[in-house]
Amino acid sequence: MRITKAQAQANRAHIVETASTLFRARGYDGVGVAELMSAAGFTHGGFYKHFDSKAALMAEAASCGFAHTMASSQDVGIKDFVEYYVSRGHRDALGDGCTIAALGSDAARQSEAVRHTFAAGIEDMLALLSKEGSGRGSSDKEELRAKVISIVAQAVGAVVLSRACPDDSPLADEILKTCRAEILAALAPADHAASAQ
Amino acid sequence: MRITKAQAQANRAHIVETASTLFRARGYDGVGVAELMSAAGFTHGGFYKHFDSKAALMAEAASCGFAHTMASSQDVGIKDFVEYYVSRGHRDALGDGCTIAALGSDAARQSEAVRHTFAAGIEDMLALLSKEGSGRGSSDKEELRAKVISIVAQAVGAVVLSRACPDDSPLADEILKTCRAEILAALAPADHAASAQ
DNA sequence: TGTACATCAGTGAACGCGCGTTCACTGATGTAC
DNA sequence: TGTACATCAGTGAACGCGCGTTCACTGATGTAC
Repeated sequence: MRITKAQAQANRAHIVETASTLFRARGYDGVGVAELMSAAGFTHGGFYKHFDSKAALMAEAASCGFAHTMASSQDVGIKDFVEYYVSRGHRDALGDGCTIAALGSDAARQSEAVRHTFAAGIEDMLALLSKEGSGRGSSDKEELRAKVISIVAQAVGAVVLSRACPDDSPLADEILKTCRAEILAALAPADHAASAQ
Repeated sequence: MRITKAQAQANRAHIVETASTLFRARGYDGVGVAELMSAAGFTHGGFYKHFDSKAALMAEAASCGFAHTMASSQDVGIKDFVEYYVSRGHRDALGDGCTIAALGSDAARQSEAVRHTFAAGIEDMLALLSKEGSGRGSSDKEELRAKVISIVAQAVGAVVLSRACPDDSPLADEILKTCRAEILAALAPADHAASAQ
């Protein structure tokens, strides 16, 4: 039954990706090792040939989730990012959406290893969204970072709040619509300031 | 073994309160019925004399959690609320803190009943924080509601993000400090406008 | 290049354990007379 | 007010089940000669 080294590595990556999606959709406790391996196309026994424990996979899956978000947002401006992030489409795409919004409150109860991965993912996200404002003075950079942190917090909060409401609740849509508008409005003058300098 | 009707009712309420705290601290899947009843001072067998299922208790516990937050914030201004909510103290007090911040992403995977309770809790929170701006015109009221939604989203997002980081991570504190300052700064002009009219 | 053997990714049965839930039982409370 | 009985909150053993993890086994790959 032994397969190529390269195949084994690919299989491992596939398991991590499957886990990343399933964890986001159903939570860390909502997906068992057996179901997860089955979804990836394997039997559960081989799991421990790749990972020390389910907890170890959690950290890797989070890392994978962040990498995906980063990769697909690489050449997207902060305005486009907000318009996608704070939208009904993202709200409804639990398994394919942002890891922080999907597993944020769960992460708070996980090991330091998992939370370290989350902190790194948040930092990456802040760096990505700060790219547009690069080449400023040092005090401007502080201001920019503060603005970006504030925007990310509101965006994450909006999606978490909206998802906590029933799917057909008017409040679910109102929260998204309102926060999207508020963030974009706060962004507009910053844009002008950036292009004016 | 039968006890007074009043005692039974008090016991039931005590179970719900215990559940509310434990669920916030460790998540819905992180607390079993047996452990929960034991923490409340009973054996697990009696659970189903009070509740149809664990899922039914989740909704009641959420409702209880929101009621607590409402009660303790009844006569607090929005500024004081933000200063408490977006603070290290609240971040570290998982079991005693806000239900939305502690169980927001979990709620997204729960039944419509639980999410309905969350939506009602969010509406109550918005109403409470809008009290200061009452007695305005209808267009002002819409603006106020938008502002309050935006603030709540950012406050919830800040606590969720901060808790997802390791306890000793600098980012955990930076997020709280930055968002608290941003919200309070955005609040200041609104206060002036309110007192000017 | 060909042969012999060690490696190890993947299989599937089995482990102990805790889960949510059910049930026969207890005995003080609540009720009917 | 006193007696007889029904009620039912709480007990603790038991249920089937799925969990995370372990293990002996398979057989193609990787390696040494």
